[in-house]
Amino acid sequence: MSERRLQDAIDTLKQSGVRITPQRHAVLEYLINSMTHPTADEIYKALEGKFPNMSVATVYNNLRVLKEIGLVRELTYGDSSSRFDCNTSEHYHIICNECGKIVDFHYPPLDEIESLAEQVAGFDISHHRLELYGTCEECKSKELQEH
Amino acid sequence: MSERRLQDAIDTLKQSGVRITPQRHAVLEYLINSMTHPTADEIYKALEGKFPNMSVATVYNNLRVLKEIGLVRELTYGDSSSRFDCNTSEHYHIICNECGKIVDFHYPPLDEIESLAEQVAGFDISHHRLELYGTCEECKSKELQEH
DNA sequence: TTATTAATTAATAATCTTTATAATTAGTTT
DNA sequence: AAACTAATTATAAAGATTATTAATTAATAA
Repeated sequence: MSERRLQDAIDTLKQSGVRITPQRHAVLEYLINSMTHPTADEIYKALEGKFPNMSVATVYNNLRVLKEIGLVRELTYGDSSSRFDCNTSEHYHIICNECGKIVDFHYPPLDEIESLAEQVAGFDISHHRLELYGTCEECKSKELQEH
Repeated sequence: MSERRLQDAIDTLKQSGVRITPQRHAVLEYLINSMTHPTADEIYKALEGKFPNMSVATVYNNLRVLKEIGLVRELTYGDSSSRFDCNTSEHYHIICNECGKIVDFHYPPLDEIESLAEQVAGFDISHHRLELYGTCEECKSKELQEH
């Protein structure tokens, strides 16, 4: 099934006139198969085996290109480095305050809020982001054990 | 009116047993009077006149302390540096894609989403963040002029 | 298939934000 | 006033990201 998604993404790349290099293909493939919203460095480390002399800059370059086309989203939280997410279907994120885990959360898009904001602030709203923060089940039980 | 808010914030500091140093006072005052959600560097530059030998680290230190007490919130977007916001009343933000301007947006908190997320993902949700992105009125008219 | 061209890569340096460290200073308590 | 604690300063260090440049490569046309 992620085969299908990968193929679709590659078609989008072709349509946008972006070259499909082995490195770019690998970054995209890794992102599609990954459920963990990895950082640039995690992607780099994961692909080191296949591409021993790939540069970190290449990972950043490709993430930027993929972002520009709209295939990838960048997520920034309080911590130092950005995380990247394949932009397949609209969804939100729940993030654990303790361990940093990110879980996808599907919920109907908040269209009414967008249109209200347009009226109130005079903006043309293009999109929004929503994240929920809390403690995941694992971390909750860990805390229980400690006390 | 921001006099009142400043006084309240200082009372909170006192209750938390945190020293009110001139630098800390200045950072807090600047944040309360500022409507622009400044970066650490902007705060630093703004206070350079009053405190010619204040260190950037002091600004970061104080922002961290104020955050820990809950007086200040840190906002991270795609761009390089964090922005800081006085945590007075619950509100959301609308951000201009073109010029980066941040506007406060008041809307009833999304409590139902939080409780759904708790059920679905098994998290204890502590809070959430929501931001809307778009083009502000000024940037819209600028674009019109250019075409 | 070869040639062409523009995009991409690798390697490295540079930049920028943030954090850590150590010495000094200021404030508070005894 | 002396002792103690916390805060500040200055600086170094870390870490993430961007910029630069020369060499390479993918896509396209001849």
